[in-house]
Amino acid sequence: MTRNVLPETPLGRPANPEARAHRREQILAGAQRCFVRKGFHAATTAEISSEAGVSVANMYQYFPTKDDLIRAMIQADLAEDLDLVRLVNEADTLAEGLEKTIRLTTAEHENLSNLGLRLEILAEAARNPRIAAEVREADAQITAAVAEMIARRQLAGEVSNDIDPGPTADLIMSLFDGMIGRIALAASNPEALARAATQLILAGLGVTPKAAD
Amino acid sequence: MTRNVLPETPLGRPANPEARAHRREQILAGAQRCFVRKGFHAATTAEISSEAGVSVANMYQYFPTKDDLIRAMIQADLAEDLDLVRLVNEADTLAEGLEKTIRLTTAEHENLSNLGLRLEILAEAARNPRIAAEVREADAQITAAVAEMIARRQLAGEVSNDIDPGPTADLIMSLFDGMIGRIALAASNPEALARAATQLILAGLGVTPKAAD
Amino acid sequence: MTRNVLPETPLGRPANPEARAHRREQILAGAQRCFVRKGFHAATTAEISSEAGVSVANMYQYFPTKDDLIRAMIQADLAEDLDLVRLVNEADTLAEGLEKTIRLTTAEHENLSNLGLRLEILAEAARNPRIAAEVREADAQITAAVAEMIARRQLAGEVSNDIDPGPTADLIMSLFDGMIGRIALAASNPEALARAATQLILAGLGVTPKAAD
Amino acid sequence: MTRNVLPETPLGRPANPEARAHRREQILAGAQRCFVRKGFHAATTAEISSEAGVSVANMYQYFPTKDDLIRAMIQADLAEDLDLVRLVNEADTLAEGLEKTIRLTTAEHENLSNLGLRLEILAEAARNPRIAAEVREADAQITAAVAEMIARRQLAGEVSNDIDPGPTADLIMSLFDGMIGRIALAASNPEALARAATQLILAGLGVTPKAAD
DNA sequence: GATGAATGAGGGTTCATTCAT
DNA sequence: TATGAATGAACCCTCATTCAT
Repeated sequence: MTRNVLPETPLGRPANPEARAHRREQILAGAQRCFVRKGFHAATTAEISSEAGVSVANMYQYFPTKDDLIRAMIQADLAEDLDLVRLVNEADTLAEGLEKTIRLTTAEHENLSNLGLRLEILAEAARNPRIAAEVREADAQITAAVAEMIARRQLAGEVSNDIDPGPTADLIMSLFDGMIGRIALAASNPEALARAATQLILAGLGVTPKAAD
Repeated sequence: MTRNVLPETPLGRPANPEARAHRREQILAGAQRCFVRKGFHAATTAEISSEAGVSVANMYQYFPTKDDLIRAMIQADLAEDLDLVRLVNEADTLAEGLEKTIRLTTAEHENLSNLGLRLEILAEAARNPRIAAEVREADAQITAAVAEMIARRQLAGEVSNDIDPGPTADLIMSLFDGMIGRIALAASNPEALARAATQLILAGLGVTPKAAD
Repeated sequence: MTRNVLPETPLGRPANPEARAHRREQILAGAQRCFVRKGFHAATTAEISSEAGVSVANMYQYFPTKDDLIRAMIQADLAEDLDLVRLVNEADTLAEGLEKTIRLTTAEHENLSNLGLRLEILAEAARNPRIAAEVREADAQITAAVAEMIARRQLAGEVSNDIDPGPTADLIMSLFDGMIGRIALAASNPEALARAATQLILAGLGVTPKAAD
Repeated sequence: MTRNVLPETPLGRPANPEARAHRREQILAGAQRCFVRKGFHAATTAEISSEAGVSVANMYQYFPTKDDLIRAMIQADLAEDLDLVRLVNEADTLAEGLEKTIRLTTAEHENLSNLGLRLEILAEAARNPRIAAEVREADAQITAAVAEMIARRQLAGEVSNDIDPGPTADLIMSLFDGMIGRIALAASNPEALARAATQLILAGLGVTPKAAD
């Protein structure tokens, strides 16, 4: 990757893209911790850079604005969610896939603390149209993946043909978002909620217990 | 304007309590508009008081701190939600009650703009324990009411006895919260989502279409 | 001035325009001292407000921007210059008027320190078009007054009819500006310079020593 | 690009002095453009180095401080002015010399933009004593040269013996500085001003039109 | 009670400058 | 030498809050 294709005299310190990328991640990680703890607006740049182990001025060479930092963070978070869907899509049966997703979402999402971030992102999107657009786009991808999964299960006879994959996927997304909120709030017991959710969705999809077995 | 309805209240109480209550509402209303628009932390006291048509200093005589204002606002919002549940509890059939709630939540909640506030509240609760406790308490009441409604429908033979009212109520609350988020984000079509939600919940509860009819 | 024309209930602390105007002047005075000492861009808002005996935040209630402060200061300075011209215009003979102006400009202009401000203003005008326009406008008024004065002296036979009042007034303004610069620099002796300037201008205008006497 | 013209200089001198001098000029040229555009204090080192096509760190190897850069720039500018005087001193008649100087100063000074720099320098000198001293020194040389020229013309009978060369030279310098300011401000027409200036000075010096011819 | 005026404590951002390669 | 990366110290401005009328 650092092959010298052109043997031109470098004349000065060569740029190191890998180090830059690494530091970028480092800053984003620190920012995430701060944002989870304080929210986007209450977290200060000084706090973030300190948490990331970087000087404030240096942080500004990677993210020219606090807003840029927020947006980059949101993008990274959405990308993570997309990864999650990909995992789920590879499950053998719907029940198995559902369970996996719900478990990953509600339980193992890095000690639950990140759940608050999803709320923060949604709240921010509710007033910042630019961010709303970005969140919508990522959500659309996830929802489409879920819808496609449902359709596939219909072809496999696993899911009732009566239901419409699109709105149902939308609904499942809603359920997940809502569960995240309640778990973050500590208003619900994650495991019980997860179990009930699996049952509700399977019933709603018209999945025969045998097929799910 | 400052009509003295009760020129002389006994007990040495300083001034007209009705006027005070009215002004309090006036400030809360202005604050709500600002919070919806900007969020709790980005909305400034100057902005809020201006929106409410009150001087900043005056506002501080009603809410000694911006935080107090936020908390009062949240309380008012939660109280509204509790009112909603009371309405629902009076419905005849489960299907009817559900439809009504969903409609009220997703469609008529004052031109949707207030939906963002619910997100803001949840996000704030995710980091402020004091607010989390308040939200949890209100949520507990609502969830209990929903659970009770389910139990009543089980007795009436309308709902399958296989399901557990508590977790299911929790789940329904999750679904509602999530729907609010997605509608606020404009990621979903409210009507389609509401229809799918009704169907999902009824199916999940084991309500036979005939009974719901 | 604070007559109560409308006996409406004031409802709150009444605004006091005189106090405001006074504080405005106070800030401008402090700003002037700082600008003279450091220049527009090197003077900080903290410095200025401290010099003016005002808090930074309070200063910002009078001048919403440092730029606004600079512009107001320039306007005040230009207004002072216009006052100067008015005085001169009332002199009996040209020689007397000239001497007076030169004296006022080079010697008594508040311990010379303000001279640097004129340079600062011109330098700023050289790059800020908005300020350039304001300075030009004030200069145009002054120059026109000088030209008019010359024309009057021509009619009185005091000044040769060979010269053109407009460009000559321009020239005299140039001379004054230049003298200010050199005196501020301490490159010239003010009195000697003033004497030579008077002589040069009178000679240049074709004023016969007898007439000037 | 970094051609080694002299691969081995004796005396252990580190590197090509010509290249250094050239780069120095390159930086000064970039700095001048920035200073003209923004002023000494508003121009940033990043801007300057970028305009000069050099990295910031590299610039610091030529000018260890922004202040050094400013001073070097001022020195270069003053040196240019001294060159100008030398040209003028070689003129045959006073009128011719004057005209030439005025023309060079007001018209051909590199598209007028540099005029602002003179103001910037004077303004800076008005507060920075070190720079004031440097400017004064250069001005003294120029003024002396002008005074000497006047004295020579007096011996030649071209100029009235009534005038005192020293203060008069000072005055002429003032006039020039002032004209520069007004032209930079676009408050005066350069040609008209130049013509009037020539006429005024000649008249002030008691030069008979015939003698000037 | 209600308003205008005032302020200390940051907040985001920039900048001259240095370090590392 | 020359460039990329990093940083401490401000700087302008704002905000929640208090004081004075």
